[in-house]
Amino acid sequence: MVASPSARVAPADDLAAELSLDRDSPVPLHQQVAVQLEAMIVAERLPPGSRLTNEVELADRLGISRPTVRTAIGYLVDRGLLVRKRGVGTQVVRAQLNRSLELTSLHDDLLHAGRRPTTTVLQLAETPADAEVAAALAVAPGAPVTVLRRLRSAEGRPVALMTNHLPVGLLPLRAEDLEAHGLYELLRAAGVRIRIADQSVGAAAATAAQARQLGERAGAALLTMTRTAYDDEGRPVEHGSHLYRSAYRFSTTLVSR
Amino acid sequence: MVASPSARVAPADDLAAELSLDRDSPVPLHQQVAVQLEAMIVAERLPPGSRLTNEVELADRLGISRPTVRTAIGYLVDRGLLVRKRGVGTQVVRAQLNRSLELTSLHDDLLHAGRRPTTTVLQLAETPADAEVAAALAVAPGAPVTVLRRLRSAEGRPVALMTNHLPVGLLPLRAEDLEAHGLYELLRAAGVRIRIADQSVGAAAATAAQARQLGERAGAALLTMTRTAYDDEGRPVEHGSHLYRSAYRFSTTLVSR
DNA sequence: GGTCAACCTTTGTCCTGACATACGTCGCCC
DNA sequence: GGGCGACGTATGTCAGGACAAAGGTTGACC
Repeated sequence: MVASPSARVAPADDLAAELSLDRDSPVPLHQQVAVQLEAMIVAERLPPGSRLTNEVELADRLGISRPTVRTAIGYLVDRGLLVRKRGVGTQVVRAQLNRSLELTSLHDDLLHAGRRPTTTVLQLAETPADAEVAAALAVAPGAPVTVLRRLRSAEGRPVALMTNHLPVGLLPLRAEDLEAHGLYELLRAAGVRIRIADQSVGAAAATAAQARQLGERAGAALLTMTRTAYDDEGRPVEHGSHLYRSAYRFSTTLVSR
Repeated sequence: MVASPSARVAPADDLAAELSLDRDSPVPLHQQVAVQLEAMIVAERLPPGSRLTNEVELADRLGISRPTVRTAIGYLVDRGLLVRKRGVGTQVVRAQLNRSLELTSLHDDLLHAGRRPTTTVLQLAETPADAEVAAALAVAPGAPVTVLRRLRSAEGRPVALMTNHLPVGLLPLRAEDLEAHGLYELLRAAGVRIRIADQSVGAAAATAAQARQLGERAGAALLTMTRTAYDDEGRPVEHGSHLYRSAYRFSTTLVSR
């Protein structure tokens, strides 16, 4: 292969030519444009600071209407990848950011980071809901809920101690599935679409029991996270209370509107 | 079979009648609709689970076009307040969530919670940037940056120890302003529009010095947060490294798409 | 009496077209 | 030579219409 001399700018002389659309696809045109643009941005095919072809011409060249182009671009603007300026144009944001997911799962995070997560199921049972769980899952106090306690490790070292509560009967949970897959993965596979989550992060000192399970010393600083996740319609799906060793950090990219 | 839990709540008899629009206002029509709908939702004038008037009729009754109604509703759907279902309608999400801001400032958080934040400026100077700060602010290592260290308290009790680095000359900072206002507030007032931030949260044990300033014991669990904020165009504006006492928690509402 | 197809409702997608408004630049005028 | 207004450019807002697809309901048929 020839060394890449053309790699430097002259970015997208012809942006439209690099986008391909399939009108017969079930995926909407604006989404096709958005995902391709996003790919070009993360690959720096569209480098930070570069300007996109203007909306009118882009629409023209792609054979689609301006509103369609606008919704595609608007989606990326909302996610902080692009900036629009009236009278100027649309540019790729300068910073290279985390681009971390809005709603993350520890299992996926570890996988994505190239580490190999393993899970030990410590408990999988039904118990009466205490006040906190009952409030979170919108059931009566004392009503039965599924409780799940897991120890998550990576490369054989403990990372997190996770306690989750779920409505009974939401999905059949088996320990063997939980040891091979993340909870959110199983939920998705069962057709549960998680859409919103309330999350709270804090710090706490490890109790003796917690320290033993996580391989820390009693009193060590731990990261605590509680999360209640809701589906499409706002029904509570899962309430979790997790403890992470302090080596682990939560990273997110926030966008304000 | 007994009535399902999805019992219909009586919807606003006439949603359109409760919305008022001002065509002469500089604020866009879709935004006028969105903020009024949002207000009705948080006030439970539109209770969780209730259905909105369908888009076509709503547009008709308001004397605006359907796309305008759709962008207003779409905004609220993106924020997790509403759910759309084809063939069914648009409903208010069932859960009452935190609705916390995407990008929060500790000062504003405390104010909003009805507490009275006070700030002591410990340091305000220029220093050469170390490697971490230089990378975050996109300046050369050793280049001068503004460094700012503050102790934030509420009701006289220390809450956080905050170290921030900013590009020199971004805005004139005076200790007296910093003791009366939050940093983000001052940035906004200086015309800096913060739009994106990369944030990472973890836990750590307090050093002796940190413990002394925060009124904790050495080794106490602290919440650590580092954040780099960017403006409109992705230029780094601020890099902060904060320590919070474990009584403080970060709460957010996450929405996935 | 139960099943399933037809139909209605409502959102999803996309189009064309128009005017408003902010930003940058260029050239005129002082 | 410098300030400033006119103009071009690109996004922002909005209208109105058309058809597609999905969910729910209803009614016919077996």
